[in-house]
Amino acid sequence: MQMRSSDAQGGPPEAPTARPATRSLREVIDVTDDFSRAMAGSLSVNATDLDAMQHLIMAGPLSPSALAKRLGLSTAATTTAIDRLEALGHVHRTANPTDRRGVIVEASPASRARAMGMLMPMIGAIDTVLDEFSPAEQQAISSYLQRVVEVYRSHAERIS
Amino acid sequence: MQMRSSDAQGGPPEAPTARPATRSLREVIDVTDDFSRAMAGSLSVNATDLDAMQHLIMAGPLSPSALAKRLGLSTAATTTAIDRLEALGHVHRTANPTDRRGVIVEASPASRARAMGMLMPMIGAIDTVLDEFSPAEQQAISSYLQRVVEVYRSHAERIS
DNA sequence: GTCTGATAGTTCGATAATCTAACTAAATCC
DNA sequence: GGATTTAGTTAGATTATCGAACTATCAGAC
Repeated sequence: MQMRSSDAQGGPPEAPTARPATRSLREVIDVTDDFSRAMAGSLSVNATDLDAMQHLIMAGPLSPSALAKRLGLSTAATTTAIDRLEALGHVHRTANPTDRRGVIVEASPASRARAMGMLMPMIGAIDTVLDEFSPAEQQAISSYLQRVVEVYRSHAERIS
Repeated sequence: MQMRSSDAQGGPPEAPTARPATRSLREVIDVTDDFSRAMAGSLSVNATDLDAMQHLIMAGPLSPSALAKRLGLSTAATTTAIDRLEALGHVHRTANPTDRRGVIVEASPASRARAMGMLMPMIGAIDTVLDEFSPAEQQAISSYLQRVVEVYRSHAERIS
């Protein structure tokens, strides 16, 4: 195993370091991935299909094309994702009553409840963490997170 | 388009709502995805390969198996990921001098610099956001994020 | 020393998820 | 009411992944 140190010569790693909060933020992002993977596994779906489920749960019934837009996926890929979810009973298609070309996809109550049973305690627990802080601190935390979103957005734009 | 409202009958969405900070946290997680996608596009690699690059940049040279472990991928898939990155000149393989079975994968200086050129301003800007807050507030933010990591971990475990 | 089992990495064949393009049906627009 | 657009699906190709088989090397038993 090669040492990680500030050695010379070849241009060694020298990872960017930052303050504890910034490093914790990185950790939050990493661990949310783990949570999603665990949740996907628990529902026997892949990451894409879990994402679709979450949109259907949060936004309510959606057309395939609206879902495709939210997922950043082609409508073709979305069709197959809905097929997979439907085969597992997680969603069902119904005809759009006002447009006979259209379809409405809706999360099935049971799967919705199962997903909520995992999500809600999570969200609740995260929200409850705030109670450990004073109102002023909560305000700071909230502002900080909003600023982080802004910074991420501007840098994502810069790169694209 | 169907209305999203608190209507009756079928068991409508009723998305879980939470305080602003909690919602902003969700937004942070979403937007980091966008950033990663933009960065991957800019380097002409897929999400997996960007992840590999980041590990090689942060940790320094790694064996394929160590990289596989970090990526949560089979060694077979990691071999092909390294192949893809090598074909683009983003990494190179060298023989492990102490184990003739072994290989060491290292990010190429140019690609490393390119990735750092995107990451460092980002990380720097995120870190600088902290300067908008008092030391006490920074402390609160840091504690909050650590607590969030703990909560996520415990809930991910619960689900698995 | 050499045989045995473990380890590092790659290759192979199969599977899964995605894309673009083509297609069908229905809506909208003069 | 015919032309164009839109919604969704289907078809074929591509890409990423996996498990299993394989090669080479190492480490330990004796």
